[in-house]
Amino acid sequence: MNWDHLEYFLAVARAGSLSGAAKQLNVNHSTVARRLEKLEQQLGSILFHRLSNGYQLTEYGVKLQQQAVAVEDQINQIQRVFKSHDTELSGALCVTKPSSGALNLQPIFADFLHQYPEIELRINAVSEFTDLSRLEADVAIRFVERPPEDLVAVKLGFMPMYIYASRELIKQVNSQAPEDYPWVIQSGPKGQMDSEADILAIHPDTKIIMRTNSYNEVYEAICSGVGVGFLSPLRLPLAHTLQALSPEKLHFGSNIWLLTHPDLRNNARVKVFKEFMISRAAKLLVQQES
Amino acid sequence: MNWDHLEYFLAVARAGSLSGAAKQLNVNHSTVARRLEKLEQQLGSILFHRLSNGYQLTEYGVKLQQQAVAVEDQINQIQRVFKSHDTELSGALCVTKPSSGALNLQPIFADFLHQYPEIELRINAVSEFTDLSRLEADVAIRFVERPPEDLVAVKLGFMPMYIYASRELIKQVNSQAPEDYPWVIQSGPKGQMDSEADILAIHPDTKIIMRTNSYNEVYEAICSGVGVGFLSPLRLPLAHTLQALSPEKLHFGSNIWLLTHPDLRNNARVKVFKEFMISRAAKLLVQQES
DNA sequence: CTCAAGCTGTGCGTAAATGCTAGACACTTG
DNA sequence: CAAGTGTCTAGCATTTACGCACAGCTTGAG
Repeated sequence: MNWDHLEYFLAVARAGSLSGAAKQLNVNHSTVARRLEKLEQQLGSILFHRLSNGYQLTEYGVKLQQQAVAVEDQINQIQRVFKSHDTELSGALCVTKPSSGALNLQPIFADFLHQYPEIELRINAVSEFTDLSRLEADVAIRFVERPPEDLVAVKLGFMPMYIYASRELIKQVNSQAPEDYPWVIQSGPKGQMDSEADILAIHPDTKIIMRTNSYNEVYEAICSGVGVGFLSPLRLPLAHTLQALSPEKLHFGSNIWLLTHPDLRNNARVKVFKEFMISRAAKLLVQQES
Repeated sequence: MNWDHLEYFLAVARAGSLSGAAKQLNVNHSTVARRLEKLEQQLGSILFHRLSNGYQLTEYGVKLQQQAVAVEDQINQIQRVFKSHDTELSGALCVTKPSSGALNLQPIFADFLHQYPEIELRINAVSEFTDLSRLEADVAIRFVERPPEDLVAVKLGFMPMYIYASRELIKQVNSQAPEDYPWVIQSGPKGQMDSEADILAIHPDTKIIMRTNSYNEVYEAICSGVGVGFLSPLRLPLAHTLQALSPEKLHFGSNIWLLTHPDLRNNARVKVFKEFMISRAAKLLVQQES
């Protein structure tokens, strides 16, 4: 039995299709099909129903998935353990951060790269939370209230979100009360950065006229006078045509956490990156309890 | 990271050499060397010291072995689980039994094959205990006092061992007392079937003039008048030139156990083989408490 | 209904992994 | 000291697996 086949099986089980799995594995879909065929032959069981809308796990497939996940966990652990022994201050360092443009960390990254010229940063800006235990990233920067307990967490700071509107819109509406304006909201897939609930809790009859997954869209919409919405002054510079409403209301915003997997604590690149971020975050970010 | 590489790594760690591992894996030793190289490269650590007398685990190698064994256990479990779903009464069934020829099961095997003509028996007669959890065999028949607790055990019977000598030798020595004779002993590698301690406990000054790993050698030595030794009447027929001494002393001998892994309990071939062996053992073997 | 997009299955040329053989080296044995 | 055994390394032939391109099929939008 080929141990690799389990990895391919898991990818198909998760993706629900051959081509989806192939994309994840960076191979051709025909390779996935061939390996899956062999695995079924070796185990003597059909693992997937070949439906018109994709591959669906059979009864046996579900059983195998449970066990294959256990194997995968073990292998991920192996990789983490060996990665933690890595003392090289050169090579790749994978960082994941929210795709929301509310926080601009590039100035810090630039200085970091200057100080460690042999390290190659790979910034993965995604809206989903990447799985650190699966080594999808070495370091994660996330906007959450409380960090998950199984990860090593350092609070970099607090990202305040102010309510902005264009000066032109303010003149037009002639009010400083946010509830008098139409809203532009960034709503993430997992409720991440989802300020909608917060807003409605305070002003139940707030009129939300636009939802988007992109911070940039929010920014541009507000600049264009579509409505009001949350923007972060940490993403400099904000256009001068914008003006903040009720800037004293700082209970909107997120803690900024830097997360690493415990097993990677001793990895040299992770270590220096973490220390660098902490030292620089103190200067750049507003330190404030949420 | 290639999951297969772990299997190769484990084989080298266990065998202590490339060629030994290659033999276990049924591949060329150069393949093992190449895959090991890649694994070390991927993990960024040297896993073995290349010594003149073979491959020895480094500090990192030891760590990896512990984790790789966990992976292997998981994969073995997967294979067992799927094998247990096998309802086919055709194909291979691997049975391991002691290489000692003291117990002749071929008559039972012959009838079994006659009743299930589609099943192909693979009899592995070895002196070592094969590992059922690693699927080295589906069924094991062993001579032990008590079966291991993690396996499903059925006692097939008791194999009595009598002390025999050639009639010629008895005439020559002119005694019915075994301690008056030189002894021929079968001594296994793990103390298995090792009657030496038993004999010396009763007659400390017993003169052992020959040790051999093979029951056949014992048999032939006794036939040739070399000395006395234990023979089993279950291995028919014994030559007429032999005669038993003190046949009443039945405290020598072993229980005969049929062992299967719990996960394979539902495998159809294992099931019918087990039932067949139980029914036939009752007729063939002497049922007696040890 | 038509068309486009996406997914799966298949055949073929290429690339990678494997097996084989020979040679170098260390250690054991006579 | 020489012969013998077992081991690893290197180069080459072969087999195997892979990626690619195309065709058939389904789904969903216009």
